Amino acid sequence: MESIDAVGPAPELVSDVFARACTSRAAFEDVTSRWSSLVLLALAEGPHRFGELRRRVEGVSERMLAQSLRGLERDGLVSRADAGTIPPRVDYELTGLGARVAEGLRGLADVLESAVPEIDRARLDYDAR
Amino acid sequence: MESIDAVGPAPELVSDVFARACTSRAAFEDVTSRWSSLVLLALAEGPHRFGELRRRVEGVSERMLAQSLRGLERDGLVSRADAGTIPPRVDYELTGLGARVAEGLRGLADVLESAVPEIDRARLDYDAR
DNA sequence: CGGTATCCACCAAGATACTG
DNA sequence: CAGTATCTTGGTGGATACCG
Repeated sequence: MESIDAVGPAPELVSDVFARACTSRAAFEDVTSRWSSLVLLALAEGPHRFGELRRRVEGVSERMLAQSLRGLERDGLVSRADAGTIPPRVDYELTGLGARVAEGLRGLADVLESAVPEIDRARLDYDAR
Repeated sequence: MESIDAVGPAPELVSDVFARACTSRAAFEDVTSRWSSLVLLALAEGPHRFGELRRRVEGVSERMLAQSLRGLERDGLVSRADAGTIPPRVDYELTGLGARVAEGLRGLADVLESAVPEIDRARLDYDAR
């Protein structure tokens, strides 16, 4: 008889963003959460210090930035380097995984940025109904 | 003298997701909002009826699904086709722009789904500190 | 079936103040 | 500079009930 689930490389199909209990769903929600996505986008341009990120991501509060950074660090997307000096200096940068995620986010942002006129028109049409 | 801003295609650089007031930032937040992203992902697999979407996107309530669909329709990412029959039948599908956005989202989901072991390990490490 | 209306709980998130 | 602590509030979103 033929062997069932015999050889072949790793399944890969065990993860599913649609599944509530899957880690990928949680990570997906982290990554797409309001401030984390913009933080990843900012870090895609290179390492940033806390204050630099705060200025780059318009509108984020210190609290939310710190919280977002903790979450991204926990998921292994961002690494934190504390110089241990006074005054303090902490640099944040993307990990390899973080860079791959940020790349996807960048693609998304590019599509949206170039579609602004189209979106504005669609909204006008919709709101006029 | 050389002409400044003479020829070349459209600037394209006027839009910026980092800018609070930019349409692209708003659209980016819509697209990455909790349920809308999963709805787009589901619709990337083909047109769905309301109930099908509700089952496909685990955990979404009727209220949130309806609300997400309105938002996506308003941004011109999803089109709604009401058959006008009784019992009602309404089909949702991606527009051209919606398809491009969903493609980006799919890439993101793929990265995350394949990185589940890596993320799980990172979380374990982080929580153990 | 495909929604809308209403009520309510929680927490995301802003403001402010303070510290190593 | 890089955060944490505390307080407060508005909005997100769940549950339920109802309608065409």
